[in-house]
Parts: sequence; C-alpha cells; structure tokens
Amino acid sequence: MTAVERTTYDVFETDLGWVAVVGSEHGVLRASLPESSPEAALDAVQPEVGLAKHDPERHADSRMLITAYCAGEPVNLGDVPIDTRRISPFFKKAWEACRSIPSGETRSYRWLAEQAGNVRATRGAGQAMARNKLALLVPCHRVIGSSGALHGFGGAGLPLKSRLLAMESRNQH
DNA sequence: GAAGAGTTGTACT
DNA sequence: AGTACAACTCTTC
Repeated sequence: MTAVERTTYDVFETDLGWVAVVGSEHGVLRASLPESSPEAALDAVQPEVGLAKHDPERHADSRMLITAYCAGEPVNLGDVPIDTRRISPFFKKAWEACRSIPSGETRSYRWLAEQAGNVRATRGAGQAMARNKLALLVPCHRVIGSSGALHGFGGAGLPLKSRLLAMESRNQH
C-alpha cells in the first residue's frame, strides 16, 4: 500500500463561520479560516481536501475545540495534534513557538524568529505565518510587529485577526 | 514619522 | 544553482 496517505476532512459551522479541516493519522494537515460558506471553507483547504474523505467522527475533537474557540471560550487549541512532517524545520519551529503564545498575549516576529533559531530571520518568520496552513491552530494573529502594530497581514484576514485578539483579550478579563 | 538598507527562509525558474 | 519575493526590524533623515 502504498501510498496514498489516507487523509480525511470535515467542515462545520462555528460562530465565526464555516471551518474546514484536513488531517492524517498524525494530526491536522490543514485548517481553514472561518468562511461564509462550506464551499468557501473547503475551497480554502485545497488541494489537500481533494484527496481526503469526509469523516466527521475522526475530527470530532478538532471540531469541538475549534467550535468552542470561535464561540469565545478560552479553550486550548494546542490540544489539537498537527501534522508538520512535510514542513521545513524553520517553519515547524516557528509554528510551535506561535502555538506556545498564551491566549490574549502577543509576540513580535522577532521573538518568533528567535524561538525558531535565528533572531535575524524575522522576515522568514513572517513567511512562516503567511504560509500558515493551520489557521486558528497556529494563532498567527497573536504575532504582531515589534512596534505593537499589526504589520501587513495581507488583506481580508486583518479584521478577523483583530476580532480574534479582541475576543481573547476579553477572555483575560 | 517616513524612507532606505540589511538579513534570513522559501518558492520558482 | 541562482533569482525573486515576503505578514520584518533597525538605522537614519
């Protein structure tokens, strides 16, 4: 058997929108941001989802945690196992570091780079977040510029990130 | 406060 | 292997 690695996916609705997740035996391979429809969510996790089979039960844990998170509950998304085998060491490190950021807290790209190995790889750290395929599971929205401002974040994701931060901050209070 | 230079990692040719 | 690109940060005007 070869080969084709059995991957499964699920798509469900949260308070923030539809979220799709694709995973393997090792954990979640890909997760989408909350979208306006199941179609959009699934489209966001292509082409990985194309090889996966719909298996809601398999992602019951992920679904529960993500749903709770989007509902504003202070759940620990770090409990969701992620599959980073195909990820380069630097990215993996950066994501791990990102996941370790406490809810409601923020860190700079410089901090991420340092955790990932090279303090000067700030831009590389930015790339790691930009290519983050584990939305929500890797809380890249907690990573902001050293000056405290949200650097870049390219586009439509900014409002959502801002909202997530506000939500997490609210949990702290 | 705005503009320019410097560094590192990844993807593509 | 070399080139181009990127969600950065620091220095300087």
